[in-house]
Amino acid sequence: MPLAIPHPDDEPTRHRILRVSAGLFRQSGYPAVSMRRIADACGMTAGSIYHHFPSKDDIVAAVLNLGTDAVGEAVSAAISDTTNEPAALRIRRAIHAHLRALHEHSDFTSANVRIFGQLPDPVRTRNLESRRRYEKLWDRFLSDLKIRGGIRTDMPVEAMRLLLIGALNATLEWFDPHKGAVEALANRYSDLLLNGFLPSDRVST
Amino acid sequence: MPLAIPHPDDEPTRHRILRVSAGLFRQSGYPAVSMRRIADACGMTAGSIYHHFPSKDDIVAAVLNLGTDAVGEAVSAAISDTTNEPAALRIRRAIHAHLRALHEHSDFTSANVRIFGQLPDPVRTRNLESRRRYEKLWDRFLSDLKIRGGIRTDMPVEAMRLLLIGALNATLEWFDPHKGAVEALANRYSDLLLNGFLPSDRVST
Amino acid sequence: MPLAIPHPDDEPTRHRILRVSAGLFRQSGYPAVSMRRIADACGMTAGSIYHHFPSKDDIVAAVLNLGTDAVGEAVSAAISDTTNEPAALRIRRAIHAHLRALHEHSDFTSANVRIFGQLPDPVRTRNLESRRRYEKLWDRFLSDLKIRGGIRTDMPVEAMRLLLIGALNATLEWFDPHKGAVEALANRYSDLLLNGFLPSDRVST
Amino acid sequence: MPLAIPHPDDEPTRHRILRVSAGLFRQSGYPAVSMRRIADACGMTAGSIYHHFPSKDDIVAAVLNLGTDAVGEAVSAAISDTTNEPAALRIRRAIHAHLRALHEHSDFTSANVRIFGQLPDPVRTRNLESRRRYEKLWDRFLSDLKIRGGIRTDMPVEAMRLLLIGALNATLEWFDPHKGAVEALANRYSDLLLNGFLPSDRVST
DNA sequence: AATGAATGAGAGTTCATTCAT
DNA sequence: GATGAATGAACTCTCATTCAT
Repeated sequence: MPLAIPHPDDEPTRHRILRVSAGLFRQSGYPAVSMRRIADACGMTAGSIYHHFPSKDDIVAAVLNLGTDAVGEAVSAAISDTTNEPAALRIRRAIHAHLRALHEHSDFTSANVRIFGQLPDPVRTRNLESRRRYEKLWDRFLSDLKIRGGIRTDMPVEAMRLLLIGALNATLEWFDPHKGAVEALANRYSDLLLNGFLPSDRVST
Repeated sequence: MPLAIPHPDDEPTRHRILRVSAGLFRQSGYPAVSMRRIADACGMTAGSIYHHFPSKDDIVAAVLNLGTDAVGEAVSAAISDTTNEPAALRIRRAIHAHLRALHEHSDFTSANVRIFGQLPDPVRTRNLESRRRYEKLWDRFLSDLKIRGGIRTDMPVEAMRLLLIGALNATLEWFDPHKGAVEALANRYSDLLLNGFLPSDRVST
Repeated sequence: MPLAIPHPDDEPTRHRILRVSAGLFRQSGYPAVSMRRIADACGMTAGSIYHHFPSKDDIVAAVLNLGTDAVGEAVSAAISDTTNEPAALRIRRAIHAHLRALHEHSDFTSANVRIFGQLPDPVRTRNLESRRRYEKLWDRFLSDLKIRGGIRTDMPVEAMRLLLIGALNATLEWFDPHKGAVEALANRYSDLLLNGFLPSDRVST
Repeated sequence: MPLAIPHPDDEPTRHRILRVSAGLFRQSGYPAVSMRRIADACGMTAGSIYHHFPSKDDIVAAVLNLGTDAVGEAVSAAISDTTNEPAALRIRRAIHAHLRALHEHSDFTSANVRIFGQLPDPVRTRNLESRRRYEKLWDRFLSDLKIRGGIRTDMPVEAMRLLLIGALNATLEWFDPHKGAVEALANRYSDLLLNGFLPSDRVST
């Protein structure tokens, strides 16, 4: 179940601030987005925002957590009740879900990836728990596939997870969902990550 | 041949500023590094820097380009005169070179990856040419391998390059060269990228 | 008879605001106490206070006047019906009453002394009448003692009053009623003010 | 020797900022004086001040310490080399020095007394050492007089010092050196403090 | 009576940049 | 080449106050 972001009509101010902030953060990065810019984009004044959030960092923290949780829920939903499917298909489902959440779902997920590296430590810390939760989701998933013989067993799941998520998130820097289709992207990435760069009849030593 | 960074003794001020800036950018990100911080770290005053660079953006641009060029030269050197080696080995060489440049070689490379997403558009633009050059290096390399049958032919080289560089650069967010060895990291990533996540006796449909 | 501050149970909101404000003013000073802090301490919102007072300055003015009047009434009560007592004893009574009002009686008195110097002129002005009244109380008292020969006649009562009240009020900056007894303080100060610093057998020229 | 405050002509900016700030603090109190107000009064912009002082609190702290030290030095100079004089005369000298420093010498001393009660704790703390030094100056002075039999022995010196300094400082709230003469004020206060309020032929019990 | 959202001014502070010396 | 003083705009955040509900 995706995050319940209300309709703009009767959307509470608090949610509007978060939604608008996420968009701005995604577009311009954390330090380039001032409280005034957020306020302007919300149709209010900078001071008014402080009736809804005690500080800019609290806005950022909320955006981050909503983003991480959204991806986590998307991927979790995509692979639940699929235990009988082949490993390759299940991984494809997870990759598709992650990329969809990143590029289609909302600004929250993409803002998360974009600005995390720009944040001061205290704000980062507030997102770590949610991040760890998502990492564990993948680690458990990959471990399960390993046990069933669905993926290679000579590689720690952490390494696979780090490469995979790193590669997927990096698409944010160039992929434009308006021009290309997320599905096509996800198919290609799945294929490359599952089967590797080498031709199918060879195995590298 | 790596970039010729002079020894600190007779190093021209201009180079010192760039070297110090790269280190700071890598560590703290673009907006957190003020001209005064750079000046302090260089043992001079903020005003003096303007005798060497017309603006902060010019420093950033120079750092970016030096970084991109450094990786380019490292990878280029690693795969030149290897045309007779097997494809897998050549890709391994390229991946190792890229990761070494990122984690060991100099602050320029890593600063580049770290801060690129935080920059205002005009500065980004000034690094695009250099980036394109590096991308073309990979695309030519991969195309060559493709023609020789060294890598799969059912995938555009751009997709492979984007996934590969994206995955490699993402290691900057977690990999600590003090604790682990870059070589081990490069070996694992090479193996995973070349052969994929699936067991070696299967091929995903 | 002290000011009739009602019991918290059926205390009108107006009085609660004043009482709470006085406590905060005493503790933190005038500018450090915001309307929101007052409101929080009263269990209401900042906006609600404006149903009882038109502005922050009106609250301050009310607190000031209640404070000045409280000391005035305390001292007045202490010296009424004592016309037959010795001058020294009567002054002691007045000093005791003033110090008690300052340190024990209520926050109004001490808040008054504490914040008066921090206030913008218009607010100060609104307390002047009440201050003048208290000054006249002392001046009449001292004049009366003078006529009766109870205190020295070579000194204007204004000078004596200014020194005395100044010295007493200054105790607010260091005296802690929890650690010492107000009575002991009052005794010492009375003794010093009445007899001076010189040994009792000498008179300074 | 009084504090060396340079002439306005070639006065260093740092000193000008302190002098101007002291005047404003004295007049309006600590919170009512903003950095912009100081800057305006100095003929510069708010940002420029930060080239001379790292924060507003540092300005305040400097003003406070200059003020306390100025009084201390004035009093210290007034009573040095007077050990052979009568106690009453020596106390008169000290009182005169204190009041002169307060009302004539400079804005620093008066600002000190005026704003100390309005300051946040950290700033207060930075002035405590200097204050303690001044208190000890008086305590040693009074103790010495006590030993020589110059002042009464039935009262702790701390009590006498607190009453005395409190009374003297309180004159800042009403005394206007333009209209009255500091000397006359000092004479009256000395007389009252030395001999007390009671007629010279009586001693209160 | 009371609330909660909103405002606009202003707080202290930082920053890239300029320029006379 | 280098400095130190200065600038002006922007930053996050606080505050007294207003007002529809």
